Amino acid sequence: MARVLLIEDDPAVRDGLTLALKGRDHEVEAAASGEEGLDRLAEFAADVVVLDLMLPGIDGFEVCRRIRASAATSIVMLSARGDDFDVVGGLEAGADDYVVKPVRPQVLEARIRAVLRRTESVQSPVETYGALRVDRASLTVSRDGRKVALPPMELRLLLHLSATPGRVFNRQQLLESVWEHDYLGDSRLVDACVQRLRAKIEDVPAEPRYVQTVRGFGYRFGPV
Amino acid sequence: MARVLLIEDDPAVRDGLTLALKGRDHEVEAAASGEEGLDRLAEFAADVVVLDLMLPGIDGFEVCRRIRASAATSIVMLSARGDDFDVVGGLEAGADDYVVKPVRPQVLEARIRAVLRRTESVQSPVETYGALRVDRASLTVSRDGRKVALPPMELRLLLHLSATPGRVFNRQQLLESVWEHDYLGDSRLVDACVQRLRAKIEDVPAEPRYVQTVRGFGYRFGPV
DNA sequence: AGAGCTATTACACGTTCATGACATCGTGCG
DNA sequence: CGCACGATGTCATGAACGTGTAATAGCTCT
Repeated sequence: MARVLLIEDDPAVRDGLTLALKGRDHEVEAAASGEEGLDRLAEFAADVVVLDLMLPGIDGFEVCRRIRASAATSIVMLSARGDDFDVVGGLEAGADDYVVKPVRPQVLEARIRAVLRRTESVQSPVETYGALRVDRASLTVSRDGRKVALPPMELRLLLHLSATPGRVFNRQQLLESVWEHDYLGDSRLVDACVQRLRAKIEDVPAEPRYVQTVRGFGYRFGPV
Repeated sequence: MARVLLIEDDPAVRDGLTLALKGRDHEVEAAASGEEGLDRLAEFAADVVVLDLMLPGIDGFEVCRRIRASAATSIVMLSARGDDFDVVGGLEAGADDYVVKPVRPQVLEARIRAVLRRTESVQSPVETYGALRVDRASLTVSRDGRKVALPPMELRLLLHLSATPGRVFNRQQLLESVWEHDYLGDSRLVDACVQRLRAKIEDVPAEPRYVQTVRGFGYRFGPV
């Protein structure tokens, strides 16, 4: 259902929630500290971060601020303390919701869903094509939840093709709109870029699912 | 009336709806799982997908997303659950309508018609000639709802002829505009290409319905 | 029946694309 | 400043596929 990054230092709570969330069909990654959590986030395209406040090293508020600074990921805070000060502080640091421990997994999951429901309707420029996700705001691409680093040209090519799935572009059109080349002339440049892109986003580059060849015409994103 | 792909794992519901829709003059294909549905869609050019949410394997939401990623096909979701979350989630996943089970076939059909009516006005450069459908954006051709793979020259020929149905082109004109040959000279090249094209798109190639011979002049697409 | 067209099929050549190696360019870092 | 690295463009190779040609059969109209 959703990709959850759980940052929690207490192994018992961490493992318990991980299991419970996985049991409800979420994809879960766990981290034991703020540093580790931020590292994970660099390659795990989480939909939501569940963030304990009491952490060794940099604390939850700081982690929250750093995530907010760099990503649009939703954040659900988790804390043993439920007084107003913490709640307000947490929400002001940029959290989307605040849950007081101990928490029943069902409740946490409902909160996660609610948060996602709320944010999904707002932040739109994220397109999901099967296992491939293209975020046009942060310019990140992930495949099966793993962020894929794409060099500039490959990214531009993907953005351009995926903007109108199904439509076929010939090499000339791509050279003009993606490369902004104006010279006409035969070039295998587009081919090479397509190959490199496929190597990164396709499961079986020889049988591409996303970037398909239309022999004699060009390339197309999407349908068979 | 319309081509419907029904993805539903419950055999009773599946067969019931299939029969009912066929009885109302729709062409129906049924699939018992999300995977099967997506497979079918690769070769069955459905106008609308009726999609159960509770499926074995990949669930309805995911199927919906994948279809949306690759095709412009309309989607009507079908679910036993009608709470807000499901409805909102379904519509956000890209469904065009959401129907709660149990549903009377008449109602489902009315929904299908409404969805098609809505999307038909939007949809793009897709031309339908009888059982033949030509999509000029994705460069795909389907016949009786089956996608037909056409080699470049045959596709170009078909695109050119079908662009102005009824108009007769002689071989010289076709050589120039489709083949971009500038040399004049007698050639049976066009004939050969026409034959190959007919073999793929005509029901009875000997009595062509789409690509017609005009003896002494050339060829013409479509009606007499 | 015969001339003039068109259909049909087979095959070899040519084109197109995938793939990987290589050259070049630019950038950041020591 | 020079080095290292990643990104980008170019090229050579090989395989797959499509296409043009030609030869033959079939049809249609006079």
